[in-house]
Amino acid sequence: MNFSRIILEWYELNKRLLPWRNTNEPYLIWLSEIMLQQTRVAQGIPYYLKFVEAFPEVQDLASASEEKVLKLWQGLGYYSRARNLHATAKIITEKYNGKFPNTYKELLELKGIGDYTASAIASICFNRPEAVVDGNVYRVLARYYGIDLPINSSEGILYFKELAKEIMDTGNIRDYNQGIMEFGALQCTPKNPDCSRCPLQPACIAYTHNKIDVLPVKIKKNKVRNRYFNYLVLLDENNKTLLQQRKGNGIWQNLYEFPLLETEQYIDQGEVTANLKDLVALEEPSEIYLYNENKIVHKLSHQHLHTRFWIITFEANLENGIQLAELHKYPVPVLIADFIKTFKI
DNA sequence: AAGGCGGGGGT
DNA sequence: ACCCCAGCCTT
Repeated sequence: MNFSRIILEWYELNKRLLPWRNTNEPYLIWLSEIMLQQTRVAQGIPYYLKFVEAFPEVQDLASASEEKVLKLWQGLGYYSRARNLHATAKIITEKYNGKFPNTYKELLELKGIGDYTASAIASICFNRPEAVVDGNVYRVLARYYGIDLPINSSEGILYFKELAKEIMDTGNIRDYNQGIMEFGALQCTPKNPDCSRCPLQPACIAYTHNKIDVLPVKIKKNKVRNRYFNYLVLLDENNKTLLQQRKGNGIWQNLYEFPLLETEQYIDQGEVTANLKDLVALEEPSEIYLYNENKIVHKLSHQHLHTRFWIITFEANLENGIQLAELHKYPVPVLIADFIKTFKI
């Protein structure tokens, strides 16, 4: 039996029932695909359900505020996905009359849709013969065919895409594409795959050559940057505080946070006080203290954020201040959300 | 071609 | 700690 036939049979027996598995509607498939980029299915599901409820159709998403979209996305990470999602919803609504284009090429033009997502939507929704190559597919193909070309090199990306095209089953592209990904997620797992009960085992090069644990090959370049964040949690006489929206490049674009003093190392209370005037145009707090006695190190893929929250009270009234009870309405990074959850005056 | 971009879960 | 996750965009 050939590769694609085995995948299809395995998929029929082992596929999970997922919220987007009972539809081919482009809006719903698109939404799920964007959410699942670099994200585990289990993490994405609750977000998918929230979005479908809040925005049943693409027009609902298009007419929402970016702030509302980001708020619903809060905690899922890679927030450019949410911003691009919103922008593309507007394009679909206004330029495409609410209907997604049905070719790989046109889909690829949309913001946040790259090679993988364009192929996924074109095949799943429109039965187009396009090959999907995600992290699962790289792993399955690298092992089954014994390919040690780095999956994240330019050469590797082209090679695996071509290979995927050659072996795909165009007769049932919908199930085949979802099947090979599901196979990678559940059977051909990154660590400790159970090869003893794998239907591809007899012809798997990695298995027969004992190279399961070295394939796929990936060039790694994980350098962690240490940053030191001092968040100024201002409190005025009416228990109002200040939030700012992050702008420009970098992490958490368009999300909110407390006024931030970033430094090269940990700093003490005196240094925080000295910077108050420049940062928030305020001086002489009536009280200032470090909120978190224990170290907070918020870890992103490439950054460790050594964070201190300073509580700073004033006998004054903050213009543009926000009541503490209103903080939960703003889209914030998990680091800030965790603080708000535990913060008691 | 390389780097940046989150957060969570598994080992 | 390190790796990976239904990747994409910018430089």
